[in-house]
Amino acid sequence: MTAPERSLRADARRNREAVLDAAGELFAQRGDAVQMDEIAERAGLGVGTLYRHFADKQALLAAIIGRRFEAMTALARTADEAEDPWMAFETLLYGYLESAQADAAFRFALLGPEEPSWSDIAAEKTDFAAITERIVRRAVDAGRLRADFRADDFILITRGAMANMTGADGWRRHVTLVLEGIRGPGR
Amino acid sequence: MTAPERSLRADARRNREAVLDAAGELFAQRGDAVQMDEIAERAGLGVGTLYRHFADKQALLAAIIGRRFEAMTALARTADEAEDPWMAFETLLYGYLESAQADAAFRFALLGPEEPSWSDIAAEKTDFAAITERIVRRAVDAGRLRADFRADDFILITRGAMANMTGADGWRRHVTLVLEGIRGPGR
DNA sequence: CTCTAACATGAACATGAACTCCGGTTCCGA
DNA sequence: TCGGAACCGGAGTTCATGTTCATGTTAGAG
Repeated sequence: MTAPERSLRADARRNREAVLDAAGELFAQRGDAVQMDEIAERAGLGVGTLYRHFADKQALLAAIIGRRFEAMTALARTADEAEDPWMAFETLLYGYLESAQADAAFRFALLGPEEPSWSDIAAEKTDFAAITERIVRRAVDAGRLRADFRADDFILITRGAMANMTGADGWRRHVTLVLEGIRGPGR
Repeated sequence: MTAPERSLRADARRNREAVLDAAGELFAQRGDAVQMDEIAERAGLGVGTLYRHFADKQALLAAIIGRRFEAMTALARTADEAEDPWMAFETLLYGYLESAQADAAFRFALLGPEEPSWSDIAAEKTDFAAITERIVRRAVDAGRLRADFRADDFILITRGAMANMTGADGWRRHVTLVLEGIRGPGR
């Protein structure tokens, strides 16, 4: 996220917003496969203007992803307000995954092997990791999650579900299997 | 896989093999991020030679992936020979995933949203899908897998595990969670 | 209203990677 | 041994996409 310096000229601020909106929609649809020219056109601006506001494509992407992480933090906070620990966990899990489904850029950011990983950055700039940890702990303490379940496992199952987000909603089935386990009653 | 026409000149056959070996190793390490020039150098050949044997990068990749799918089919066949249905299932599952771990190109091919998907192609050209289906059915019939478990679910959990193959072996933990379920004993 | 610093524009440029092309080389049947 | 068809090499072409910059435009303070 590039610094939101104070006192931007009115038209500049308006354009910055337009870039963010256009990039947000396009990145959400097609991940970072979108081209800068496309974003500029969608925003009704020239490419040069994108570069006035963001150093490069990566910086623009970072701004978008950062936004999503803030929304995720808000979601986690809301989920944590539920009295029932399991309800809190489920709200977080499905809310997180539905956001990922709606935003390809967010999904790729989380699935990719970048270094350092986006989730690390998120941990530093937001409270997402901390809140998730609390929600997990609550569910474990209530006996609703296996005793050795950790916040890292949340990342694991979450990545697993996101990997099944091509077409349809196979990811819901995946989550079901993970929640209930795939074993049968056999001896 | 480009046709393995009969009676290739001796040097041509040798070079074709060298290309396949070099590409196999490099693709396995870094997925399709490797460049044609790199493969050529590793094989000790000029790029032109790669293009004599394979129409384009995609075709070369396809040849490599095809090889892996044949190996997977052999693995499935072996697994299916186990008398114990659960043993057969586990052998297939872990064998498949360990191969995926060792080969980035294979992994990306399976995780990517290509159209048609590689698994569809595999189903047409090999017996992998059919054998997997039989193994799954055996485990279900024996009550070792939940009654509604389908071959599609194998793909699901398999993709989920592969998404956790960046660094370390988080994927093993993921598989453990899926096999055992993440729920606790709480009411 | 005026003036200028801030801003916008988009054609031109830089980069990188897939792929082509043809002069030179090698295999192999006769 | 020899002819020529098959094959090889790798510099150069092409194409796609991110990024720059010289020129023109405007907001907004004075």
